[in-house]
Amino acid sequence: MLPSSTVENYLKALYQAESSRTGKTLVPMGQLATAVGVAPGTATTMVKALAESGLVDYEPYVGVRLSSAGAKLAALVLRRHRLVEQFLVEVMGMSWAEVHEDAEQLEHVVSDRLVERMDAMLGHPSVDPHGDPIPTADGTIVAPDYGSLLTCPLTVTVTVTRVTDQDASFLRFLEKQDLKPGHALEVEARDSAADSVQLRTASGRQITIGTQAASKVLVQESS
Amino acid sequence: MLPSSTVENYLKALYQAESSRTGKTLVPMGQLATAVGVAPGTATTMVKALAESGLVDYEPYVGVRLSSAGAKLAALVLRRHRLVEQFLVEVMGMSWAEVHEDAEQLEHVVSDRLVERMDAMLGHPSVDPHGDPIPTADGTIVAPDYGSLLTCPLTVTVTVTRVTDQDASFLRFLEKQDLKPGHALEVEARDSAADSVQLRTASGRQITIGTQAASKVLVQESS
DNA sequence: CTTTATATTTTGAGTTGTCAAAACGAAACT
DNA sequence: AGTTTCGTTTTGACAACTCAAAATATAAAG
Ligand SMILES: [Mn+2]
Ligand SMILES: [Mn+2]
Ligand SMILES: [Mn+2]
Ligand SMILES: [Mn+2]
Repeated sequence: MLPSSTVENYLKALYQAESSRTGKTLVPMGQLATAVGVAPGTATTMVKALAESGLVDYEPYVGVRLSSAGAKLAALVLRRHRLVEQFLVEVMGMSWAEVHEDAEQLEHVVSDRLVERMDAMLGHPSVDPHGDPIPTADGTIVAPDYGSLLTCPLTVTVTVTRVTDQDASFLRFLEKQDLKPGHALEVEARDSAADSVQLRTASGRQITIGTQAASKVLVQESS
Repeated sequence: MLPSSTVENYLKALYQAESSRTGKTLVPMGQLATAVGVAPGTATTMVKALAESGLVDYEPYVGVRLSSAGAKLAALVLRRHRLVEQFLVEVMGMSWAEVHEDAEQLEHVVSDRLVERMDAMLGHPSVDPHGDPIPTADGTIVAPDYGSLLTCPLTVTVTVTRVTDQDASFLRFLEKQDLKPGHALEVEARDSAADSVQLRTASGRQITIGTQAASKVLVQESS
């Protein structure tokens, strides 16, 4: 039985929750419920069904984790989502700020045929417009472990590699400030009292953003 | 409330059932149920709900017909379906024989934004790869009323304009025989005893097909 | 005008996914 | 330990969609 859109959404949310988590701790129910956008009790019910199908491991009152079968399925959903986003930007000329919602629906219906065609047309990209890594067709994912504007070294040129937030207005803001993946900049200073980070772009412009925002912009030291 | 995929499928099936029907007779339940692929009782239940929502007019034991609101919605589903098919063929390079299944899913999730972008990218096509007319964004549809290989004049050059069957193997057959929309040919003879129609393509090749098949190939006299 | 055949509707039940609110377990405070 | 707090699970209910099979209406045939 092929997974429903609902099941795919739970697995994908779980995959992403596990990724943004230190160690191999289980994901607590509440977090999963929030991520999926559902009441806590609903998540419990669903997770029990997923455990029954062997897609997750579930420990009552502790949390839940993807099984290897579940992880593979989740990676394939993520592959579809990200290839669709890359396609919508590169081929359809849509903005990186507005493709997420479309991909959120399309990820459940694009056929393997269509996905592989998009992949080929795009030249087998390794990342999507937000820098998120695109899993391969067999469910393998290579996710370099970048630092953020909060953790990278100061006064050193870095390149934006990934943005871990899909909020359209945030993405539009980054675009306007030349902070899309690929752009170079350096972190001039951090002020924990002011809760801010001061940046200077390649063009010399200076920008100050909050630490919450800074933590969502991942970078790599320019080589 | 936006219509579910299920509702969209019922409306679309009804629209198509009405089109292939002489006069403004109501569509009988059984036919709708078959078209949607559901048990008769299921169709009855659904149609009552649709009537409640004002999308159809329902006369028990007689049949059902789209209201103007229902017809408009159906036309928009058809627009999405057909634009997607055209897109998959023209942009993605897929075969006209295999796009229907993909479109059947995509028609329910492509956003207005995406649809209009595809439409623009395709140069606002008036028909899809099968010659089916593409409704405009306001739900208007212009469907010229073509004859078929069964009804067109004999020994006169005609051009294929439309194929009213989505079966992949039938479409592959037509393609191999140069009977895709746009190709010219003439009907040499019809043999009602043999239940067959004899054609000659522009390249001079002679083909004999059954009347069932012939009725599904619509043509226009070449001007 | 009856009887029979056919199409349609009703009924009863099941599946999937959801919520609100009550019950409960584990952990944190006093 | 006793108690409050917080997250989690259970319970009861509901919405959307579906089927099989019984009941019924309509149409056709005798
Ligand atoms: Mn996304
Ligand atoms: Mn992305
Ligand atoms: Mn089609
Ligand atoms: Mn078509």
